[in-house]
Amino acid sequence: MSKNIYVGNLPWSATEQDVETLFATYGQVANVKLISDRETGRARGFGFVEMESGAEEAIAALDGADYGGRSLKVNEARPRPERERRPRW
DNA sequence: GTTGAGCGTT
Repeated sequence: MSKNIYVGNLPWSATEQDVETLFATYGQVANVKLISDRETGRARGFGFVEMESGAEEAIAALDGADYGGRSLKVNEARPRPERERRPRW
C-alpha cells in the first residue's frame, strides 16, 4: 500500500523527477504529482508524492528541509473529497 | 520573462 504526501513551498522550476529523486532517498516512490495551474499552465509550486514505503521518514526528513534555497513543506496529504461526480439518477 | 499560501485534473 502507498501513502499520499503533500509537498509545498517548491521552487517553480522544480520538476516531478526532482521531487521523485529527493523522496527516493528515504523510500520507494510510487508516483509524483506536481500541481500546475490548469488554466495558465504555470507551476503552482506544490504537489503530491505517493510512496510505497519510507513515507514517514521522508516527511520527517524533508519537512522543513532546505531545497532550492527554500524551506520545504512536507506533510501527509488530505483525503480528496471526491474523485468523480455521479449524477443521482 | 511576473507570483509564494496552500492540498491535486484523472
